[in-house]
Amino acid sequence: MTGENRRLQILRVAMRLFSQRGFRGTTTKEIALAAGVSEAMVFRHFATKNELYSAILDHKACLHDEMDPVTVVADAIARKDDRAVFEGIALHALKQHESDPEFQRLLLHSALEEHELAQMFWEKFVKRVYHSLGAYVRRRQRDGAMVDIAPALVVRAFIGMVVHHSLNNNLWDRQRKLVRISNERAAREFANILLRGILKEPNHAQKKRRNK
Amino acid sequence: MTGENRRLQILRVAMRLFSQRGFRGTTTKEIALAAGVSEAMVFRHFATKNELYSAILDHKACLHDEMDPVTVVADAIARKDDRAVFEGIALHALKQHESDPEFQRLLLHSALEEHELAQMFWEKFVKRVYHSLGAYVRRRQRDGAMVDIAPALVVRAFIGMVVHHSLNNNLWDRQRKLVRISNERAAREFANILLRGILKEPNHAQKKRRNK
DNA sequence: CTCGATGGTAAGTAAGTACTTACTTCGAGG
DNA sequence: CCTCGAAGTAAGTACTTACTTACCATCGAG
Repeated sequence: MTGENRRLQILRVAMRLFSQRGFRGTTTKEIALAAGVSEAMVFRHFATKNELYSAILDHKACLHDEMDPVTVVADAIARKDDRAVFEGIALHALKQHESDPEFQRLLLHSALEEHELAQMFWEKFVKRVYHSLGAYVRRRQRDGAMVDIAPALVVRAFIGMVVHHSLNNNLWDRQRKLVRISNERAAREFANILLRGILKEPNHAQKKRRNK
Repeated sequence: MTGENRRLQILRVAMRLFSQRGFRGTTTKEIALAAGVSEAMVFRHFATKNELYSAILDHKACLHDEMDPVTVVADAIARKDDRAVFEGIALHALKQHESDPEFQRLLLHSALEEHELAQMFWEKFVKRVYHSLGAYVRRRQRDGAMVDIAPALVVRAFIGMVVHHSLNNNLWDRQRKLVRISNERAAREFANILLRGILKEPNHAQKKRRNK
């Protein structure tokens, strides 16, 4: 097998193991075994275990780098279609988390270990989302379309619903015993809750935004 | 120092270290050093490192055991005071998380390591909350006071806001760079968002529930 | 046919790591 | 004053872990 391929293979194997058992909980021997090579090969491609970890994080990070989820709904933002904005962001995030649960686990591990990835992710991703989505909320508040709540809190509440749902699906309730629902419906319902609240008010124009 | 006291001291020290660095990331030597005793003393009180971990989890678990947060707002539930119910639960949880951030970290560690605590917590605590709070939502829906959304989803959305907020405060944004807000206000705003949504509707009876 | 680059390994080593053993110190009760 | 048990320790042991060294094999270019 060619060097570059072997390198990638080791990387993928290590990724899986690290996300399952954490950095400290995974030995280089296990990685080598799972990759079907000797331990020395691991160290030929990655000088230290730390470097291997960094390479993984770089690899993951660059995948998740360019995606500001807010750009995904750029047109909805331009149209000021609140429902499409929030539903779009939620669906995008839920799909992301579902297709790559390893990333969430790696992120949690690194946050708990206070590894630099956690801070990097925070700086490059979370901050950006709060900033751009918060700005949108502020704009809609100035339009008089949204009530006057600190925009960052709105973002936190919404991201909270979505991320917590994914966290439950990936970490605690993988069999979906408590909540079993498609990503599409979850995104729609979360957006519903955020945008309308759950109290049924008699004069509440329930479907107003939908026919825009 | 008496045996029982030393035992508790070692337990507390280990608790702190485990929550900071995880189970695997903490050595028995470090625990002994931090407790100011020799390693052998640790093993006199706890036969194995695993037993020490279990003892901690038991200790934590029994603290968090009796508290069904729904009982905290039992009177509000009886009065059908939705705002008091959700705000009370949120405030209770936020305070809990703030006063004992170690527990959240331990829980996350054990969830990632798929330790039994995670499942125990799930069974004894999370399930109960979903069950009793979900039942309340269902009752209010039958009263015609809440729109028809799967109650479990409502619970997940709300718990999501609260837990995610605490997770941010304890794990990612300890300096509160993104959202700096008192527990009281956070609880109120989250309850607001859940109960009313953020879209300002002209005929929306904004303060209806408050003057009950 | 050779030779060096490339992909690979077996067998280390030094520093941990959980856990043990054999010993000391000390204060209360007979 | 002596004894005995509980609190405490220094110095291990057996094993694991990250990382190294010295070596093998194959294959395509000259």
